[in-house]
Amino acid sequence: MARHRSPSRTGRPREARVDEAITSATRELLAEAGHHGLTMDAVARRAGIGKAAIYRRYATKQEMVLAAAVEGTVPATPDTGSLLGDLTVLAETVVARLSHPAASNGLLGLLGELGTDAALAGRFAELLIEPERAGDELVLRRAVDRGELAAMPDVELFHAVFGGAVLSWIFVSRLDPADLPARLARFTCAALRAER
Amino acid sequence: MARHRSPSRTGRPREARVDEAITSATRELLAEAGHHGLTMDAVARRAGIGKAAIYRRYATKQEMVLAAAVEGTVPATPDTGSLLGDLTVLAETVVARLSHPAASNGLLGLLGELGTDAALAGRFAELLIEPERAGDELVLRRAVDRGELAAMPDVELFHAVFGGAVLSWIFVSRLDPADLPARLARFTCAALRAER
Amino acid sequence: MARHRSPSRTGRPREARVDEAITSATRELLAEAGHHGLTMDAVARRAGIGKAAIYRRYATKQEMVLAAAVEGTVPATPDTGSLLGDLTVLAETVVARLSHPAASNGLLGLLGELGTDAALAGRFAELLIEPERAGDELVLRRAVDRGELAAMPDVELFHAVFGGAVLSWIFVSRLDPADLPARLARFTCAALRAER
Amino acid sequence: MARHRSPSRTGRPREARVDEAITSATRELLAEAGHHGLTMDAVARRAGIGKAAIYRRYATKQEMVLAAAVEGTVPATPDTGSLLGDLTVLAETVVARLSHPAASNGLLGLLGELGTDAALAGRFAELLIEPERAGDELVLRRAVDRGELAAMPDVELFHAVFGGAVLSWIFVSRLDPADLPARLARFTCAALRAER
DNA sequence: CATTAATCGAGACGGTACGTCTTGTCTTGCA
DNA sequence: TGCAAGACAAGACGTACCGTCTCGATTAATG
Repeated sequence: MARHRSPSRTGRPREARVDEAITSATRELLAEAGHHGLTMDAVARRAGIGKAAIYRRYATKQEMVLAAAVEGTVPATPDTGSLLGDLTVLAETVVARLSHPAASNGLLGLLGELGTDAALAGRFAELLIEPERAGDELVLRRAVDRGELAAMPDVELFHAVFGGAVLSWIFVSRLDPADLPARLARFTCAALRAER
Repeated sequence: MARHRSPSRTGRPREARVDEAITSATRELLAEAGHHGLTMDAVARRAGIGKAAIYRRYATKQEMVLAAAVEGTVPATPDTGSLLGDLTVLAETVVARLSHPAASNGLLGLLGELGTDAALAGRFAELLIEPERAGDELVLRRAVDRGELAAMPDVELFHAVFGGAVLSWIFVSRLDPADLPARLARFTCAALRAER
Repeated sequence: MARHRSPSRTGRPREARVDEAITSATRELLAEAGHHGLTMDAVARRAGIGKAAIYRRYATKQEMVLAAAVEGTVPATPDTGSLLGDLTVLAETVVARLSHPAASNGLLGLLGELGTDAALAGRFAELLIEPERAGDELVLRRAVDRGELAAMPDVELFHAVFGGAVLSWIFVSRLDPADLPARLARFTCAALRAER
Repeated sequence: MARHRSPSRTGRPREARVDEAITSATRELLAEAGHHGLTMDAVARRAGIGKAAIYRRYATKQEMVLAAAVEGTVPATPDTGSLLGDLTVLAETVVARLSHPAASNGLLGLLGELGTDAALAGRFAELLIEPERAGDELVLRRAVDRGELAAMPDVELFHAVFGGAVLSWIFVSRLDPADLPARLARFTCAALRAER
């Protein structure tokens, strides 16, 4: 994560303990009290640090949330041997990620700011969208290589459909995501195969 | 829209002019300055009313945004004669709706609060999700009746995929939605037809 | 009391019940909650009337308080046969008046506004100061006629000393006024007699 | 002046500049616009500070006014060599103090709240009444020592008479205080001498 | 070892939004 | 017209939050 100001070489070095405390406190507060309960003072108090220590690392609250709730949350999807299997695992991963209160509250809180903060939107794309898209591409490329798909599908559309469906299911419709992965994987798999 | 306190029968009746002014000012400010620039004082000033007139109608800022940016924005989808046609029109409608700055800024701002405000989530479902789902069901029912689909598909999943894809495309990936309706309609249509 | 707008001759006549209810409610609220708890809405609610009925009678809150807490509270001082006796009775009267919570809270609340509201100051003088001064003059004149005083003293100074002492004793120093009348009467009587 | 929350030992210390700015702005606004024009926002704006800086120091608006308009306004009375001289100077001092618009508007505004706010009344007594009473006692003691008075008079009554007379003259009767000091000193001196 | 420079916790700072309250006016329907 | 009820515009109240700054005390690396 790009820092507000990168640490200088001279003087007292930054304490890793503080980095960790900020991230933990942010996650805890997001999980407990949501976007509304996440104040910089509360983070500092919970982390047992001063506010300056936060702003030395992150220029804004959004950057801090980004680092705590979004950064590094996209794992690689393992090769299960079939497209349907891969998609099921992928869906399970996305569901698991968005089901965690800290991640979801952080993510949704950020979404509302993206529209009026281009810099934030860029960082957001870099940390979340790009890794996700790359993972999706890998999964689809494997299916093509296996011969399950005739041609490389529209990755961007696939990403929007797949991620968007989970987002909508959990946050907009607020339904139980228990059997969503299986259903979504089957639905999407059918669409991909049908594309000539 | 359910009010903060429902107007009593006696005394001076509420002025429709004020309702209208609040809604207009909210939409304008959302469009111009986004979620961040939408302050209650600004709404009151722009609407030429007092803040009490707002709080007499809406218990919270979120309720006000809900009424101004979400309520009554879901139109019926006309029958184009084919599933693909219907889905294209439906996608165009959703895209048009989410492309309007007032609606999108309002909607995204609300999304972040839904996780920790059950009452708001209920109102949100009632005003947005339910009408959308009902419209989706109608479109799919027509396709079944036409014989385009063998059985009634999973409406909930369809709604999540369709709406979620647009949401993700526009707000998460932040891509140009120009040719999204056609691509999304074709993709979804294929999946629905493939379902046994 | 001069009204905000004098009642017109035509139409429905004003109800005396309403006048009485306003005055009573004002006095009760002043006594119970002081100047701070006296709001126009509270008076209207307690009196079981509409706010318009109050503003039809009094142009401002201050006028209402003036009418309820100040007007007509200055009784004549009976002739006890001696200056000391008269002064004692006069002091007892003033103490009694200022000891009533409604009157005192009303009076003190008004005092704070007099400095920046000339119209109110005029009404205040007319309703309270003038009657008091006239009463004082009568008492002193009687003492001159009796031969207790050689010449007519400075009535204005006497009024300020006498009323001000009680005011200061009760509200500024916040002492028990039980034996104030006797002490004040003796002190003032001595001063008046000593004046050559 | 006892603060809302006393400053802690750690952290950034409070700035004296801010204390001074609050007091000055309060005095200026009281003088210019009276009790009614003294709003917390106006004080903050005029002082060039945030409202939080005020509430960090004073729990309520009244406390702030107390500190700005009352605290430390009671000077010692110099020894003129005679009781009449001392009393004249004392009266002049009181008149001068109450003639200043900031002090008078602040003081009168507070008087109205004393009846229903015991804590405020206590602070008021501590900051204004006690110093005044102590000053009065000194003046009277000097007169006894000089032999002008046979015995120590009733200080409490004297204080009520002397201060109350000025209060009543200026604020209740609203008369010109130009020759009040001389008249009041002569009147009170006579009474004190006459006491056996 | 002594100096230097950035770190740390704590909390004050200016600015600003929040949701509530109050004042004096206005607008209903009923009497 | 008067009346009870209550909506209206304006704006102050006291609280909370953000991002910056200032204090005294630490803590490495450098001279």
